[in-house]
Amino acid sequence: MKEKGQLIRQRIVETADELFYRQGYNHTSFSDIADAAGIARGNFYYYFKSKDDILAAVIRERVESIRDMLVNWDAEIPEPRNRLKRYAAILTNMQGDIAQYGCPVGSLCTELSKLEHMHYEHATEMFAVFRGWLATQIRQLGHDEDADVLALHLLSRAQGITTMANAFRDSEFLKREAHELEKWIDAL
Amino acid sequence: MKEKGQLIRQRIVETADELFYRQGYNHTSFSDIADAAGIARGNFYYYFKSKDDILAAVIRERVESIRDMLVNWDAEIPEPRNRLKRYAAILTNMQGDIAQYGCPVGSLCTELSKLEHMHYEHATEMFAVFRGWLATQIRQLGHDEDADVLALHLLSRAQGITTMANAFRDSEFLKREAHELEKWIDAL
DNA sequence: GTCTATATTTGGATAGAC
DNA sequence: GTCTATCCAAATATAGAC
Repeated sequence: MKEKGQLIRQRIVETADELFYRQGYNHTSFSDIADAAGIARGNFYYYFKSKDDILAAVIRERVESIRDMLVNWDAEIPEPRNRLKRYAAILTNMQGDIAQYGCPVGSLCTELSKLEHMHYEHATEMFAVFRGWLATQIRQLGHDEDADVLALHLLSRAQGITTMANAFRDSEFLKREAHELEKWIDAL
Repeated sequence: MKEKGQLIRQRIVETADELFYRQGYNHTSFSDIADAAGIARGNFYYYFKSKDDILAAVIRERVESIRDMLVNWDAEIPEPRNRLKRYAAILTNMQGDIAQYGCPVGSLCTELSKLEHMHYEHATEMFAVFRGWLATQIRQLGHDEDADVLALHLLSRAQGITTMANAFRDSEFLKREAHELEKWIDAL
C-alpha cells in the first residue's frame, strides 16, 4: 500500500512526463508542472532535489513502462511476427498524439543530445529496450545473423514516420506508412 | 558589393545557424551567439529586433540554401535517379555531424513544434522544398500517381536514419542504411 | 509535509554614451 | 554603428513559517 507522499511524487512524475512530451524538457518550467499537478512550487524540493532529478525519474518510469508493455505483449501474443506488428500498431494507435507531439522517445533523445544533458544516455535506454526486444522477435523468425540490423531498421523506419507525421501534422501519411511497415514485417 | 553592416549581419545569422543546429534554438542564448560571433550583446538589436527575428533569418537562409543546392544538382546531374542518389548521399557525406547533432531540418522542426513557435510552419518549408523536388525527380522516373507518396517515404526514411544515428551515435548504422536507401532508389 | 516568501541566476531586451 | 550599463521577466532553488 502506497503512502500519500508517494502518490504525490507519482503525480509529479506523471505530470512532468506528459509536459516533457508535449512541450519538451527545457521549455517546461517548474511552474508549469506545479500548476498542472496542483501543488506549490516549493514543495517540489521535498520530493526531488533538482529538475534533472525529475527528468531522471521520468526516464526511469518510461523505461519501466516500456519493459512492462513488452512483457505483456510476450504473454498475450504467441507469434513473433504478430508481436512485431503490435509494435508497428503503436503508430496508428497513437496517431493523434504523434501528429501533434511526435515520438516521446525520439524527441526526448534528440533534445537531450543537443543539451549535452547528463541523462542523455539514460534516455537512449528507451530505444535500447525496444531494439533488444525487436531483435529477439526477428531472431525467432529465423534471422540469426542480422536480427539486430533488422531491428534497428524497423526502429528507424518508425522513427522517421513519427518525425514527418509531426512536421507535416499528417495522420494520413502516418497510417499509410504504418501499413507499409506491416507489409515489410510480413515479408520478413 | 556588400556593406560592412551586412557582413556582420550575415555573420550573426551563420553563427546562430550553427549554434541552433548544435545546441537547439531554446538552449542557445544571445550570449552564446555574441561570444561565438565576437560582437557585443547590445549590438544585436541593431540588426534584429528579437531572438525570434534571428530564427526567422536563419530559416530563410536555410530554405534558400536548400533551394540553391537543388538548382545546382539539377544543373550538374542529368539523370533523375542519380539526383535522388545525390540526396541520399547527404547522409554519408554529413555522417559525422549527423551522428553528433542529428538532422538540421528535422531537429529544428521537432523543437519548434513543441515550443508551438510562431515560425514552426516556416521551418517545415525546409522539408517541403525537398519534398517537392524529390517528387519531381520521381515523377520523371514514371511514377505519375504516387510521386509525392514516394517522395515522403524517402524523406521519412532519411529522417529516421538521422534520428537513430544521432541517438546511438552510430555512423556505421547510418552508412548501412544509406546504402539500403540507394538500393530502394535503384528499384524505383 | 505543505505552503509562502524570497534569494539567485540567467536570458531577452533597452538606454544612452561614444 | 558599436559598446557598456542596466532593466525586467522568468526560472531554479532555498529558507523558514505553519
